[in-house]
Amino acid sequence: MPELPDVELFKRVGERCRGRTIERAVVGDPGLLNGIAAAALERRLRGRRIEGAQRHGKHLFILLGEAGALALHFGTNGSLRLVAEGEAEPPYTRLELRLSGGERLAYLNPRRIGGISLSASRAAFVAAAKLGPDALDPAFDLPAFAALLRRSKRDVKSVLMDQALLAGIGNIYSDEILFQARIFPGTAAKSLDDRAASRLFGAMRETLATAIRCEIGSEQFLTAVPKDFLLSERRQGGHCPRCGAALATVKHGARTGYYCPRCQPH
DNA sequence: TTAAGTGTTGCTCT
DNA sequence: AAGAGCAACACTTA
Repeated sequence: MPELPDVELFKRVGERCRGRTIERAVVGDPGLLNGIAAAALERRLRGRRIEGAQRHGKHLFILLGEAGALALHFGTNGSLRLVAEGEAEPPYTRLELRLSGGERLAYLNPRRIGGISLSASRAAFVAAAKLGPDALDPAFDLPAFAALLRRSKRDVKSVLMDQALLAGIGNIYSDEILFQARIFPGTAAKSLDDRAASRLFGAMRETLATAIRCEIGSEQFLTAVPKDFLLSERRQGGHCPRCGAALATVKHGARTGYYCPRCQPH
């Protein structure tokens, strides 16, 4: 579930910690650490001042000055929470940063898919992980997007979800973007003409920005989902919010994509 | 009660 | 080499 808009909200949580010092770091699950041992990470984090937060695709970076950047990935259902002094530790806390002032920054990850690492910088991490440009990067423009589509032999949904081509979009938002652009998910990417590519690019930008603006990111706030979004109907038995037709599904390996067979024809 | 579904990355297989 | 498919995980729903 944490795709670009969700991680953008986690970034704001991280930003609220700007200026705070990590008095102590506690690794709750060493199995989520990549390339560093628990004791070493705790030692490297301790005493550091949080200087801000950055995002690239689905990855979040907590900036720690000379210590580099703490890189967090949320897998399928991870999250980041600021926990008040005296409040109980949330379930599934896998890393906890105890901050000056008494609050704690808690990285939660029930399913333990995702990871924690320490990198020199966001740029260094992005290069090492071979991530494509962030889907909302202003420098990633329509010509660059259209070139990706033309180059690919795959279907358009796979292209949208490929983090090496563009970073930030997963199963849920690829469905949403294709629905908004009225494009069938199984369409060959290279078969989209300039008009369709432009429509898709606009829908991508618009959908992600709207999701961030509405603070979609938790089921608790589903009321905030715009009425024309596929999201709240995105389930077995769901109906198109635009025309009322029964939604259809398309299998992508083990994952299910939803689309409206009437609004998104082959 | 058991089995399938959920979503992401990284691995294997072709 | 590019692309497809599955394992890993914990929990919910059929």
